[in-house]
Amino acid sequence: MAKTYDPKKVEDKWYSYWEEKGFFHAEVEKGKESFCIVIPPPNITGELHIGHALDNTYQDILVRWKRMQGVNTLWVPGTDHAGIATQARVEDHLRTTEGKTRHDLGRDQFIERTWAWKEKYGNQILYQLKKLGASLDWERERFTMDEGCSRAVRTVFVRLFEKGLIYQGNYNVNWCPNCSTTLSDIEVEHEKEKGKLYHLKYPFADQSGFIQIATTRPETMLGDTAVAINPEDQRYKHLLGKKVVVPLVNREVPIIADDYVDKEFGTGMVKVTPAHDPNDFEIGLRHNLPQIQVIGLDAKMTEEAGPYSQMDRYDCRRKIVADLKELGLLVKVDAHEHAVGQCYRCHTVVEPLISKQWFVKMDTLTKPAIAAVESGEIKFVPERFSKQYLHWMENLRDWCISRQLWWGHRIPVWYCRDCGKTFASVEDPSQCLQCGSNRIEQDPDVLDTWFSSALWPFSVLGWPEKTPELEHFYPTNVLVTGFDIIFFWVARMIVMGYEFMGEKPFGDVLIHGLVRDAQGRKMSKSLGNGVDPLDAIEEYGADALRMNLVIGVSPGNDLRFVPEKAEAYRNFANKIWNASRFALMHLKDFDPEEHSFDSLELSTADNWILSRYQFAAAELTRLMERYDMGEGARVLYNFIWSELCDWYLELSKPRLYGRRGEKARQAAQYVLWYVFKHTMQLLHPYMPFITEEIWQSLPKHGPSIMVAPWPEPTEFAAPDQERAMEEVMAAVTAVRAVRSEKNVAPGRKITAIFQGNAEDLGGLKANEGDIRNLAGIGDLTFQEPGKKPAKSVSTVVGGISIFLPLAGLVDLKEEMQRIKRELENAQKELQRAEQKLANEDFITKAPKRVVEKERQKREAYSSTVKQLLKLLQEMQN
RNA sequence: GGGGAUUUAGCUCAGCUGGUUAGAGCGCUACGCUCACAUCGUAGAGGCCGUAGGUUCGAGUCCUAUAAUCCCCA
Repeated sequence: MAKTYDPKKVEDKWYSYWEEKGFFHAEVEKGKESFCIVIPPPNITGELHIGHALDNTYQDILVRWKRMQGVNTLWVPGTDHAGIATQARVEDHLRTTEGKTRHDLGRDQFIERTWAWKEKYGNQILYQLKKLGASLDWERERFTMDEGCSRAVRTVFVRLFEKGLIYQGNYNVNWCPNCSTTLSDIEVEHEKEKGKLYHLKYPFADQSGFIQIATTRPETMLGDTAVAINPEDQRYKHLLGKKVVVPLVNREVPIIADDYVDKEFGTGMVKVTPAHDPNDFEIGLRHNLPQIQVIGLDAKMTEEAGPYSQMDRYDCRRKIVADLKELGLLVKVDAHEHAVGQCYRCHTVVEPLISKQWFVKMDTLTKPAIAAVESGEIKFVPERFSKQYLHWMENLRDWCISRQLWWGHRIPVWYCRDCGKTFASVEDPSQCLQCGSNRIEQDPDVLDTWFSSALWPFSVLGWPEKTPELEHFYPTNVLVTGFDIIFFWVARMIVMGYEFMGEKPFGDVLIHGLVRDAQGRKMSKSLGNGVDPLDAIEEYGADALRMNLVIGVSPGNDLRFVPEKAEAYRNFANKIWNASRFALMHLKDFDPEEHSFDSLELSTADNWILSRYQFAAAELTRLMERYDMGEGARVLYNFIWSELCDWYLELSKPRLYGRRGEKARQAAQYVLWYVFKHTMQLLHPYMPFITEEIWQSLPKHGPSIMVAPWPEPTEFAAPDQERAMEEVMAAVTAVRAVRSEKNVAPGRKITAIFQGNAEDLGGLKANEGDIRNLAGIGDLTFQEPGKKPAKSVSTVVGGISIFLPLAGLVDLKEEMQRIKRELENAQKELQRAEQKLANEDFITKAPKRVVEKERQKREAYSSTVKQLLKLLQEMQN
């Protein structure tokens, strides 16, 4: 075995082994408890980034843990067709390689090309997850546009359509001029921008003067159809009903009153452009105002804009401002910060436009989805995210689902050119449902990508068919995702789950944060600060990367990717590797079948490590159950490094080397084997590769650690032996500290005298050999309390005084100072305990356990203080 | 404008239902290649737990206010 752990030698080997053996695959096992996770499907355009690694590590930990518990566990892989992003990518590709646009190819051919592109690149991202160790059931891989998912989409559409919950209407929607499609409200990001507030003069129609209005978008004035004031505004009330003339287009428009107008904003008078502002649109509906579209789909001014027609919207703004200035109608321009809507894909400023689109009516659909989270039927972890969810759900507007794209699920609606009927159908119809005419046309638009992902938890399990998978694995158990798609995805899955399955899609939603770079910045392509998980795996190993991503991270919080931390867990893997080299070396001739705990004589150290192991197992299981994988990892790390390696392996050496007889050796072997094997099993969900490699080498193993049983914590406890061991460790540490301070060469055996009463010395005497071995003591004497041996260095642990005769190294003054320091510390602690115990309220109100602990502390420190004082006195004489 | 998060050792972070002598990794100091491991070991230095109040026998942990940084929504 190599001295250093090399992940590359084992990772691919075990992954293929697992896959070949079919350990990732789950069949429905009726009557058995099930556990199911559906993967958040990565976009086919995406590249695997560190965020995917984080998300999938969490899922893999949960899935591996449940599988080991013997639960019927399924983790479903898949990808998302990502409408806008994929179409843009393929169009780009087309332009750069062939100099063509999608229109040159035509719809059918373009879609064909996109499928080809998807086949070539689309699944790579999923397969990259294999490198991470993700135990996905590859036999069940899905795609949001595969046959089954497409059928689910159509079925959902048709049912909602027939229920009247999907409708078509002319409304003010968000239009991205760059992507050439509408967007739903959440696909628009509001970025604060330093803009300008223009104060303009509009003359009265009767030429009796001017009013002043304030606007951030003067170019839209060409489409103004009213000026509005607040009905409560005393300053302007008398103007109601009067008419003003919109400059440049010379249109007469009325002055109206509407509650929407904020008296405090600008001049308290606003222009109303129903065609280009969502709020103005609403005002327009209330007052029956005409809608005049002056900006087109290409973000250029339309014919309606008269002389400004064909100008870009921003050029037009500048021109209009200049023209108004010339006319003396520009009063002033103030600096003004306001939120500007941008497309979440390309960050182009979105243009509000009136357009005929398809919508999902949300108000009735959201009711069960809101109730589910309010009642705790669905739980967010951490809980705080449920507040965000509820707030959003309760203020939801109807969902615009049509997109002017070619790549996606085409809206299953047909229009009859003869009778004018509009109808939806799951199957492609050949004739009109109403009049039988074959002159029918399908709606050209496709659905919002998120429409199909909303169905993911049941569409991947076979819906609308009533499959055994659906019956058995739905509702799924937990959804693991980042906080950034709670609204886009999580909320909509909950809505659709209740509507179509009559049940929640998942019980828990585990939310994690973002992986940032070492400086805490968001990783981005433009900054070039992204960490490629495949590089990280190459450099540190998959197990180390996984640990790095989850350990010491509290749920829901962001974390930074710091190379030093990755190194730390590579080192951890190496530590485990070397501990196993040690273990295997001593287990060569060992067969666990020949022994049992009952037949062996266990030492204090054995009992101690077994007890510590049980504690770690119990802690870990408890933490996993609350999705606290970060703390769980820490528990394992500390147990393995600080207890198992630092102490137990050292303590077991003399016995394993046979220095304490064959019986002692066998006991040590058995405990080493038992603890090591089970610890590997506990660690397996976190570090699947190295644990499998080691586990396979240990005596008496099954086909794979993946399917080994999860070690259930037992009631094993040995509190007395644990305490005895702690005393041994404290004594060893105390002696080592003195040695270190006095620069005693590590190899040099020293003489030591332990003084104390029989009770205090008992546990130490019983483990004399271990103390001598670990503290480098040759000659060790136990004595009744007595005089300080001459020319010795001393220290006190609990009720024991330890003397190390170190001729030539003893400086009396220095010694006294050290003892004084120890004394001060002990006195401080003693005082603290005494104060607490002197407090009546503490005795009566604090739990017994706490009071008892405080009493023990007082005893220990008071005896330490006594010893130290005695020492000091002797030194002074 | 509304909501939320963060603030703990030089750096990056844990600390679960209030009871620890406040922890880890990295970095730092000293010593050590002792037969699992120098990707290591042993010992050590380093923290008025953002600030001010409050609740409590007891607060890093709960409440109120406040500052700074960040996120979401409008």
